[in-house]
Amino acid sequence: MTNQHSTENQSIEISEWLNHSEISDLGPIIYGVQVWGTQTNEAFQKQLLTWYHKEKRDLPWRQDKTPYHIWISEIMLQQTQVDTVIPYYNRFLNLFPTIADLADANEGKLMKAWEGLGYYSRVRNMQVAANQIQTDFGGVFPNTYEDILSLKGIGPYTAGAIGSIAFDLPKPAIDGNAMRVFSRLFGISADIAKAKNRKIFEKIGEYVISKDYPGDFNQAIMDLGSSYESAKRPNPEGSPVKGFTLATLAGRTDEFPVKSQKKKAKPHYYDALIIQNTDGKVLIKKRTDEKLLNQLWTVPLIEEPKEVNASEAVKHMVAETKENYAIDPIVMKQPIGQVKHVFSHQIWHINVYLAYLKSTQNQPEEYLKNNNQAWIIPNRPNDYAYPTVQMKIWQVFQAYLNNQFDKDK
DNA sequence: AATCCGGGGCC
DNA sequence: GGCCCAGGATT
Repeated sequence: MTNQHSTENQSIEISEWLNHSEISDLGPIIYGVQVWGTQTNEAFQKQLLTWYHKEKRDLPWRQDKTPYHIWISEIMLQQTQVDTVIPYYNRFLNLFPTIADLADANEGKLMKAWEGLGYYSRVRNMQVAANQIQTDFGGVFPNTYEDILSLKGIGPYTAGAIGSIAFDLPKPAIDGNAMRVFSRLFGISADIAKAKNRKIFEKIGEYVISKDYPGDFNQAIMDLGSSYESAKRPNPEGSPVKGFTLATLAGRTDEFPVKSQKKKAKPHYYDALIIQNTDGKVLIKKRTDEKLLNQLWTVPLIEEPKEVNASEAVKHMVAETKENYAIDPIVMKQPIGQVKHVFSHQIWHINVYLAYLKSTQNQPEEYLKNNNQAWIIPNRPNDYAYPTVQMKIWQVFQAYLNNQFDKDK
């Protein structure tokens, strides 16, 4: 097989190769290395980088190569789309301009900066890592792959991304994007949902990456994966490296990558209780020692083992508020609305109830502080970080208030 | 090796 | 309703 792939003859040969391709654990990486020999490899890099330098996306974290900036962007971009990240990235950098600022940041302020972005352990791990940098690396972001990998919250993908972009280390950055692209480039049929198969793509990445411009190479793969080689609507025929994309040359783009499906989310049932005191303030509580939405604030949420009727729910909520909130509210007999919230592994079905205190029952300041509780003025911005599911509960409450107002007119 | 951890966009 | 997204930590 030659280095050229653009004729129809070759497509047949490539198709044949796809059926017999195998991956070696230790390299030289790909069985069909004669297809992607050194010569072809350099031609591929040149074609990819030329396209990237002409067409690359203009993104805030591409304005400079400050390791701290690259780091923030890479953590935010984990499982999160570019358009979602951009406003968070700019705000975060203004709030915490340096690694030292992040290390010393107040935790509540940190969570507020991440509010709504999801996977909240990311930002807590970043603060741990910021302190690692202060104590273990003299306040300077480490510049070797192993040291970068040693930081909390940084795995093989992120270490490769930061190392290549900020320090020109020739390490691949293998995420779902890169696996899809490499799968199509080489016709790799290994299931990209299986953890063990990631190392196959790391080997390929180490082999094909430009040693002169590793950061640009990795980012070019990312841009390619978000455009011509996207998961949803790829346009492989227009790809700047179509001539190197074996799956496409064989007319089999849609067979790659292979990805097994994940199991579906389980339903959970909750009562949400909006309790107003005589000042019109509402009780919220910080989730502590929780795995899900830890350190975030919500109104009292009471989980039911299964779907229950309103009278059972009210009974349960009254017992709960006595036990864990030291108050005795009057709960309305019917919910004012419903919220459905989907996580990757759980689906929450929530009935939202309203309640009032008979008289001033506000707990002492000392009690509120010790139990991570607070009374807030509803629908007014504050410093408490809410998860999105709480924002949905606030919306139900606001809709109820608007409805009442209309009735009174 | 599988499961847990968020949220939004798209079909 | 399911899939996808610049994944890592935990078990």
